[in-house]
Amino acid sequence: MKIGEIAKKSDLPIKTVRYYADIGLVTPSGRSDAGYRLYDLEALKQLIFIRRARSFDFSIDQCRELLALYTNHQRSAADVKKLASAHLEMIQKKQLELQHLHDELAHLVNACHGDERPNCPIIDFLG
Amino acid sequence: MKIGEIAKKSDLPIKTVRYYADIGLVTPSGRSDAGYRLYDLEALKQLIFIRRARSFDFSIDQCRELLALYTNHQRSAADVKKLASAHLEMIQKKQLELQHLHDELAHLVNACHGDERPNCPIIDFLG
DNA sequence: ATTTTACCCTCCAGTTACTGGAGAGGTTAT
DNA sequence: ATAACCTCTCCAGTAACTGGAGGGTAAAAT
Repeated sequence: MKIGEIAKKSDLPIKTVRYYADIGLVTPSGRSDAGYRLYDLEALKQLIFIRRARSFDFSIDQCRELLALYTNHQRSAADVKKLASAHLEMIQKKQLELQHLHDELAHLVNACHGDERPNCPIIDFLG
Repeated sequence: MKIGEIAKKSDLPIKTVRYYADIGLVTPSGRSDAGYRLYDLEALKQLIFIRRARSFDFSIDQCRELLALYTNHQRSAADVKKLASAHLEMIQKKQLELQHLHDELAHLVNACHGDERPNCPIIDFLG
């Protein structure tokens, strides 16, 4: 499989697949005579795995760890759960921050009359 | 005021103040004989304003706009409210995405027994 | 007066995870 | 043969800083 085909099948941009090869995340199994990257089905599985993990906001480094657990059949569910739980905590923390931010800003926006007068509680609060 | 003093007073790292000067966000009023950046009280107000706006997740470009509205006494509350509302919408959108992410991941983490067996629903789902 | 300490400068590189483009070469179809 | 399409490498840019090297300046302590 050349890069265009695996990109389509994994639903990732070609540039991204090339990038993953560059950083050693998913390495092509070889090169053609012309120097084209060649991929096998294992690589395809890994790329799809990574796309899914990324869609869960796992960082590339976390994906690397997850991928190692994914391909290592000796890994225990505990290892995976630990990684995912830590990630979940980070997401929850972000959620709280965002909630706080939202409430404060919503309060200010509500307080602003929003007409042509220059007087504005949002600016007043920030300044 | 030299950069160290205004950094302390605005509660921003020196590096950041220098960076804001570089990108023309808050320019020093002048330079000393030795080439030190010199700031006045107006700059201090602006830096504090920006720090607060940044803490609300406004981007640097949005800060630039807000700052223009802040220093322009002709601006109307409508202009400010418009900017803040758009930002609020983005925050809400992010919140929804994060909520979705959280729910899915939490579901997976709950489903994972997390013991020494290699069988793991998280990996199963991703792979 | 000198030394130490603290401060300031510029420039370069790195962070995250790609993305866009230039310029060149390979492959396929008509 | 030529056009259309694919692939390659390398460079630069994104956002908003942060860290460090190497070197000059100012203020305080001795």
